[in-house]
Order: sequence, then C-alpha cells, then structure tokens
Amino acid sequence: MVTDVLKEMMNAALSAAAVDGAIALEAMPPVEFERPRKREHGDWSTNVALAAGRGGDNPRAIAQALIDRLPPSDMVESVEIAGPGFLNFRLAPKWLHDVVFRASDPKSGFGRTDEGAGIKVNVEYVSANPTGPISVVGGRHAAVGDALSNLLEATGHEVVREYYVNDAGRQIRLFARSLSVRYLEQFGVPGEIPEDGYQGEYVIVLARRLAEELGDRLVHASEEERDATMRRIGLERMLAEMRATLERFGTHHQVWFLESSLQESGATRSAIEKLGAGGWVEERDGARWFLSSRLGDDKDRVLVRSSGEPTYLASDSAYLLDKSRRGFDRLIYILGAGHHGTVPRWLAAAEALGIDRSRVEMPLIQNISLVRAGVTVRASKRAGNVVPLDELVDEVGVDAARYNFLNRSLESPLEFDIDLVKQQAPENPVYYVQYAHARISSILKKAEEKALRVQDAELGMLTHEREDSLMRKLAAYEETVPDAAHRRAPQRLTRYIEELATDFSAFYRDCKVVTDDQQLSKARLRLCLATKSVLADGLSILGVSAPERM
RNA sequence: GCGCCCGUAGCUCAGUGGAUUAGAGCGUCCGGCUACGGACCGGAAGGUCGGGGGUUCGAAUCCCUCCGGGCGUACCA
Repeated sequence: MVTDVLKEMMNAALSAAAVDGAIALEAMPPVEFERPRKREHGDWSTNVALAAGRGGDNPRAIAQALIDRLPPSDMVESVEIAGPGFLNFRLAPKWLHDVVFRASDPKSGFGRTDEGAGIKVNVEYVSANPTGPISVVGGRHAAVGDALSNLLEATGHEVVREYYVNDAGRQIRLFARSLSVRYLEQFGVPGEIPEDGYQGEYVIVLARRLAEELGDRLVHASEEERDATMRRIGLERMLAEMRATLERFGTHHQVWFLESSLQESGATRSAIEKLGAGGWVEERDGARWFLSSRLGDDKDRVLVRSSGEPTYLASDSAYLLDKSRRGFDRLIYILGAGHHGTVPRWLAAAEALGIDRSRVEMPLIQNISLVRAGVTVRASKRAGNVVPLDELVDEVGVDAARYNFLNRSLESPLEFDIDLVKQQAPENPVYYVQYAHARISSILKKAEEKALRVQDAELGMLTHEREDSLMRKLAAYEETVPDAAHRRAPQRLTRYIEELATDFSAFYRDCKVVTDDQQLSKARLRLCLATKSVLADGLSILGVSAPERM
C-alpha cells in the first residue's frame, strides 16, 4: 500500500532531522497519512509536523525541515506545506497505474493484507435459541457476522464461524412443554401454554405435523416421556429449519455447538470446579455464586441454582474454556443489544478461567424496527409476532436484505423500511451498485466481440478527470478493507462500494470506452476491468451477488 | 436510581482513536438522452452536528452536565 511507503519515507526524514538537530524530538511522533477532503490538498496528507511541534516549535518550520530530508521516490510528485503545517503529498501517475494493474489482476491480492496471518479467530453469531424460526434480527446478526468474518479473512485471519445452540436450559424446556400442549390439542385434549411459554403459530404448525407423523401414541404416554420426545424432535426440526434459513441467506456456520454437549461431557461441571479452585465461587442461600463483582461486574452471579441446575453462565464458562482449548487467539461474540448486561460477567468469567479478557470481544448489535406502509412493526418472540427472516427474504430478496443490514453501523438502531428496500429501482443503492457491475460486464462483452485486448493497455492514456477520480477511488479500496476489518465496521465497505459505483457511472457517462481509438479503448477497458473486480470483490465480502446482467 | 446504545439536512443514516470549507442515499427544485445497458449524468436548495459548560492553536469527534428516545438492571440470557 502507498501509505506504507509514505510512512517509511516520513520516518526516515524524521530520524534524519532528529539526528542533525534540525528539530528537537522528545519522542518520535506517530506518522499517520490521511486523504484530504479537497483535491487541492493533494493525494495524501500528514499532520506529523503539527504533532512534532507540540513542544512549541513552529510547525511550518518543522514541516520544511522534513521536506528537505525526504528520501527521493518515483511515487511522489510533490510535497507542499499547507495551513498550520500540514504536509500535502501529490503522487505521481505511476501510483495509480500500479493500482489499476493490480486491481484488475485477480492474482495480485489487491485489497488483501496478511496482518492477520497466524491469528485464529472464532466468530460466533446469531446463536438464537432453537425455539423458533430465525427472525429478521437474526438476519442482521447473520449478515454482520458473515461480513465481519469475510473481512477478517480478507486481512489474513483464520476464521471459524460458529453457532452456539442453547439446547439445555429453561427455554428449550418451555418450548417442549408448549409443543406438547399443542400436540395434545390435536387430539382434543385441552391444555394451557405455560406462562412464558411459546405462543407462536409455528408451534401449532409443527405440532400438527408431529401429530400426523407420530399419531396419538404420545397422548397416553407419561407427561415426562411426551415432553422429552417433543424436546428431542422439536429441537431437531427447529435446527434444521434455522440452518436452512441461514443457508438460504447465504451464511454458513462451520460449527454448530450444542450447549447440552458441555453438560454431557462434564465440561460444565469441571468449569464450575475450576472457578471454585480459583476461589471465585461461594455458596449462598443454597446456590453457588460466581464472585464476578471482584472482576468488574456490578454484582455476583449465580452459577448453580439452589435446585442444582446450572445457569447459562456455567455453560458459557465451559464454552469459553472449550474455545480457548481449540486454540483461538480471539473470541468474537456478536451479541444483541439486549445482552449488554451480561458482558461484564462473561469477561469476568474469562479472566477467572485464565483467559486474557482482551482476547474476548463482544460487539453489540442494536435492534431493528421494521416499517411497512409507514407503520412500525415491533417484534417479540414469546408473544409470537416475530417477523421471520424467511418472510423478509421472500419479500425483498437476499441481496437487498443483506445490503441494508450492512449499510449501517452495528451500534445504530436500524429502521428497515420494507417498501423502500423492496423497490427494484436505482433509488435503491443495492441495485445501483449491482447495475454498475452488470453494465461493465456488458461493455466487456462488447469489447470482446471487437477483439480488443486489455493486456497491453497503456494507462498513460487515462487523463480525463473522471478517469482520474475513478482510479483514486480504486486505490482507496486497499485502505477500506483493513479499516473496515479493524473497526468491525462493515458499513465502511458498503459505503465505499457505493462511492465506487458512483464514480464509475460518472466515468461511463463522460468517457466512451469502446471507440475507434484502439489505444484509448484498451486503457479504458483495463480500468473497467479493475472496477468490475473491485465491485465484485467488495460485494462478495458483503455476501451480496454481483450479477453479469440484470 | 444505576449501566449501555442512540440524538448530524425534510426522511433514513455515514463520519466520532481532534486537524484545512461537515457528507451520502432518498425526497424536493432546475438542467441534460438517436444511449458501449438512461435502472444514467450534472447542478441547486436544505444543517446553531440535541442544549449548556470545559480541555485545545483547533471539537460532530475528548471531559463534565442537562434534555429526549431505545435497551438492560432475575437463582432468564
């Protein structure tokens, strides 16, 4: 990346200036390059001189001293001092030509870095209770988790996508109970859904199917046996359904981890013991408490209820240990905003178990409100009025749904206007971007018919203002991907892709690609090819398709 | 009460590890098509960055405080 080259040059200048006493430095100021908003301010700008001038020296004088000591480079055309002491760099055309060549060559690794090489990351996301269909909220989680995983892979990390299934606690029991009641109803046996049970229509649908498949043989079974069967089959069916929903949505979890497996293997018990051995557990009122308040939590938390049943926290502790044993350097849990209260206890558990808490990361995704015909639809799983992800996908399609989930920062509540997202029109950014891609495909096809070859393109031909803007935007891809990965901010990539499509459209409008001028046509084709590759690559990181025609 | 998130253009939102004149999409208004896909392009109007204080040469960005909205505050997660 160019900024690496520029930083190196700047550091060399700083050292030189420090050595010959031109500037007094207590410590080397950090060199950061950023893109100026205004083109007149050059291609790249740094404020090192201002940072170095904190001691009171004149930043502009420092800036000049640094310029005088910059090593020569064929990348840099000129450097200017601006305003209070900014250094504005103008780069040589070679820089952009290099970008276009690399961007249009799939083997160049354009937009990829290896900063994550050797780092193993576990990304756990969605992990909704297996007691109902994946909801639209789950969809946002799926889109974000998948895009973040892709971003981490693009920056060289080894990623495992994981789904944790809470199949051992109270919720699954309530679900089984609710299913039993609905099953019995099929045979005219009245019953009542337990308080906090599952009222959703889908429970009735499933019960009806089970009634057909199993007949009435469970009607006369003991309640215990009936519930156990409902639990087993219900879980199996729900998991299959959830998996199908997620696959259809284009996300794939490599690992489906069952909470029950931790209890069966004794991992939960040994995690509790390990916490106890560390002196983090205390018996109180017949329950066993984890002393999380000593590790930054507001209060202590129950690990084992007085009934003897472990809480989720006990399983979660065992799960932390399990992940750690599997060799992950980083554990990312993508959680819903409603779980923020649990974060301190998880981090406390990690620390008590000897897992450095800085290795555990818990981004919180805010809620969604669905708007249809101007009316907000609120969701609640137990009341049964969730909007299933499948329903949303039926209505707006996978691409539009994903794109809109990835359009905003995670920590921002998202208003999802179904009518708006459904529009297959250029006003809808996802189609605007896809259209740009399809249009390039069409141009390339046309060029192929004319037997134009891009290999020997002379990029010096690209001097039009639109071409220049487009090349600069392509160059920005190399910073955008790692930046989005670092910040866990897929929306940065979404924005970028949109800007790229915009710059391409302007270029397309003003610069005819396939003309009688062979040299110019080849150069422009190469630029088209580069743009197409980057659009397709960015979209694939987001999990959105890049159609050849629409 | 306490904790977390949000408050930026009419609407939906970027930008928030300070830095040169605050952005996008939609909507509104004006202009441009015998087009390699017009599902487009160009331009305009529109903002005391929730209010107030502070730190700084410089704050949408950092600190304090207040207001408004959401969520959480269980031997549920």
